[in-house]
Amino acid sequence: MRHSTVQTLRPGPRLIEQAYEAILEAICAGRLAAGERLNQDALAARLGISRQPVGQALSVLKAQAFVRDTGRRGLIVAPLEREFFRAIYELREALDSLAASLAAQRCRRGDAAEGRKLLAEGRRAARSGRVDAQIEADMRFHLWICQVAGNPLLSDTMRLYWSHLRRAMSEVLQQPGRRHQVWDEHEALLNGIIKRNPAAAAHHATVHARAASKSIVTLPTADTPPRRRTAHGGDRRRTKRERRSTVEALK
Amino acid sequence: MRHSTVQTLRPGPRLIEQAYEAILEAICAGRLAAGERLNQDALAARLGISRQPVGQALSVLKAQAFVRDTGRRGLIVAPLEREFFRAIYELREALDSLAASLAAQRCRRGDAAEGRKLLAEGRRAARSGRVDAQIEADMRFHLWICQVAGNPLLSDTMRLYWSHLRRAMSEVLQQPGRRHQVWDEHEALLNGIIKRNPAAAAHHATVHARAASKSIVTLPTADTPPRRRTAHGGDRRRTKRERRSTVEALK
DNA sequence: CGTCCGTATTTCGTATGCGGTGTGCGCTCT
DNA sequence: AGAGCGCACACCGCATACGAAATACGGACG
Repeated sequence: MRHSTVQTLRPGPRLIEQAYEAILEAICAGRLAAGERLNQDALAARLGISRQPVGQALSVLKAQAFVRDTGRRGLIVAPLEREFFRAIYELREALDSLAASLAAQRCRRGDAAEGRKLLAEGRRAARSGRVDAQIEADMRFHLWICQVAGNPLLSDTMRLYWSHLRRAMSEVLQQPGRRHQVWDEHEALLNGIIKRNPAAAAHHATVHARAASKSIVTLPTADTPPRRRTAHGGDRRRTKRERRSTVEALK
Repeated sequence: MRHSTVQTLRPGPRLIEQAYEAILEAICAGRLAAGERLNQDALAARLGISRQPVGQALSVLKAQAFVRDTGRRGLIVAPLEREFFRAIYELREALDSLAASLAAQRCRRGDAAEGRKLLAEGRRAARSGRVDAQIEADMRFHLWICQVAGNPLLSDTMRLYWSHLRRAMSEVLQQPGRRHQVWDEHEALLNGIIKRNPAAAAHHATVHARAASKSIVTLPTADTPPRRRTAHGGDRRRTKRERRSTVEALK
C-alpha cells in the first residue's frame, strides 16, 4: 500500500479544546464582559457538555491570564487593566522588533506576495471602517511576520498577546486618522522585510508598536472599574436572568 | 474591626496546583525523562490523589509545551529538541535585553543590594561546582532583573522559559571556563543596571544571552533521538516495572 | 428597626464510573 | 512456520456523584 494513498487523520477535536476555543473567542470578542463571573455549570449547559472539559479549559485560560481566580467563588473574566496592557505593549515592542528583524533575514519570495496581500486586505478593512475586520487584518499581518520569522514560540506567544489585545481594541473606536496611518506603518515595515533590511524592519516595528501602544494605553476606557472584591461579599449574586444572559454570550 | 488586625488568608493550594508543581518540577529536574510516557493513573496513584486534578495539571502543562500529545495514546514528556531551544534563546535575547534596559531605568536602592547579593551567591555556586546550584543561581539572578523591570508579564514569561531551559541545562556539564565567565557577564550586566545605564545593561544582556545560547544549542545532547511515532505502534508497551519507575520520579 | 446568627443554596474541587479507542498477544489458517 | 485476525486489556476522555466551603437569605433578638 502506498503511503500517500490516504492521509492519516488526526484524532478529532476534543471537547476540552472546543470549550477552550469557544470561551476564549467569547472573551476576546467581548461577548463575555470583563469582570463577569464564569459559572461552570452554566457554561457546560450552554455548550451542551459536562463541567469536566469546561473546568479543564478554564484551567488553561487561567494560566494564560484570560480568567482570574476569585477565592473560592470561582472565576471571573480578567478585568481590563491599563497596567496589564502596558506590560503587553512593552513586550510587544521587543518581540515585534525581533520578529521583523528575523523576518527580514528569512523572507522568501512567496512570503513577500503573501505579505503584500495581507497589506492590501488591511487597507480594504481600514476603508470599510468595520472595527473587527481591522483588528483581524492587523493581527493577521503581524502573525504573518512571526511566521516568516520562523520561530514557532514567537508565533505562539504573540498569538496569545493578540488575543489579549483584541479585548481592549474592540473598545477602541479607532481614531479615523490613525486608522490609515496604521497601514502606512505596516507598509514601511513590510518593505523593510521584503528588501531584507533587518535594521529598517526592526526600526519600523518599534515605531509602530510604540504608536499602537499610545492609542490604547491612553484610552480612558482601558481600565475596568475597580470591582471591589471585598471580604464579605461585595458582589451581589446574579439572578437567574443574568446568568442566562452570561451563557448566551457563547453564541 | 480594624482591617489590618489579621491578614486575609488565601484559599489553600489546590490539588491541581500541587500536581502541576510536582510534575513540572519532576520534568525540569529530569526525573521524568524526555519522551517518557505519562500515565494519569500512575501519576495520580503516586501523588495519592485521583486522576482528575492530574488531568487538569497535564492540560496546563500541555499548553505550556512541557508535555506533548501523542494521538489518543496519551501524553509524553516533551522531547528536548534543538530547534525549540534555539527558538527560546532567540526570544530570550530580546526579552533579557528589554528586561535589562527596563531594570536600569527602574532600579531602586534596595534592588541594587539584592542584585549584589544574588551575584555573590552565584559566584559561590560557581565555585562549588554543583550544577543545579549554578542553574538555580543563574535563574534567580535573571528573574530578579525581570522583577526589577517591573513587568509582571515579562517575569511570568521568563519563568516559563527558564523552566524549559533547566531541562537542557541539567545536561550541560558546564565547561569549567564558562562557569565563571557567566558570572563575569552577570556582573557587567548588574553594573549597567545599578548605574542606571539602560543601553549598557541591554548590551551586556544581549552578549550574555548570545553566549549562553551557544553553550547549549551546540551541545550534541540537545536533541533526543527521533523516537519514532509511527502509525502502527512503534513504541512497545511499558511493563509494570517500568511504569513503577516512571512514577517514582515524582520524588 | 437594625443587627446578628443559623440555615439553605450555590458552586466549586475532587472522586469515581463508563464507554470508546488503540495496543498487544495468542490463536488459527494457509 | 509465518502471517493475518480476533480478543482481551489498558488507558484516556467525558459524565456523574459527592463533599466542603462560602455566600445569601430569613428569622430572632436587642
